Amino acid sequence: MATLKYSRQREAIKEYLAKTKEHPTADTVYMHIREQYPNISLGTVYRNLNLLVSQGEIIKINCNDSSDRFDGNPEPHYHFICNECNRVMDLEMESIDHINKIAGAGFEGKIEGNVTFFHGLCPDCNKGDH
Amino acid sequence: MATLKYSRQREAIKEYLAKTKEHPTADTVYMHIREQYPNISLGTVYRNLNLLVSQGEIIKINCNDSSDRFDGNPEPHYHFICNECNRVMDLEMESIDHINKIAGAGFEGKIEGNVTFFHGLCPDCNKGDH
DNA sequence: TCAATAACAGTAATTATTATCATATTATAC
DNA sequence: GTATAATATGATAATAATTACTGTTATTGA
Repeated sequence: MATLKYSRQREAIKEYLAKTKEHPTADTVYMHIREQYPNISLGTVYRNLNLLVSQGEIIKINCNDSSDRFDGNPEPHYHFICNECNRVMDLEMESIDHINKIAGAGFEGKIEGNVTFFHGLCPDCNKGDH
Repeated sequence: MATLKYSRQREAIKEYLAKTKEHPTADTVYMHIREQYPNISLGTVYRNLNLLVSQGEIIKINCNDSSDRFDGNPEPHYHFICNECNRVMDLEMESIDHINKIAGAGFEGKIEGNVTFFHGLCPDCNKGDH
């Protein structure tokens, strides 16, 4: 497979994702990187995001939202999405991988994993702050 | 709010979803209903699917697939998607709602629910049948 | 039977994402 | 350092899923 060549744009995207806790969409990434590289194209952002996902350096999250979001932390962890403000947050919680065993009981196929996210009210919306 | 009026098309969609175990996409529903109503429009299918979802008569499932799928069974239950053939199946398993409590421990907001689906190899693909 | 209104079919518009392509950058060999 | 080859880029076009619009048709309740 073709060797990966360095690019400032890809580096900037990776750095931005490493810093933020926002779980931004491709479009949000685009708007931020444009501050540093005003000519960057949205296609370049998409291409690099997908590249980084396939390299395992970042992850793509799909919370039934209209567009995919990206997370610079590739370590397995869980996400929460606020029903009110739609913010996506990381959850610090113990693993729930035991649910794979529950799902596998009585299933003829093979359970290899699960995709789970939680929803409700984020700390701010729960307090009534918006 | 406007009163709902009967429509044969909506009824046909509901019946089709009640019968099938396929978890079809809007387009698949469209193709099936066209056998009975050749002039039905895709927009009508989408409008009615969303209507039925908002009435709680069917549910919409999003498995990170390119398009949403629909399930005629609105009772809460879990889904499995095959990594190989992409088929979506119902899982008969006990509730895993206790994971909400696990997620809520140490979280300042309020967990109201979770969206979970499992993936792996379906019974057929697991056996090597394709 | 008729008037009011929701639903329809057909089509255009929108949104997110991917593909194309000529040019610019990066890596490598001399 | 310069030439060569290959990947990455920016600009734009294309695609795919879904939603919005509009004039016509079907359903409802009087």
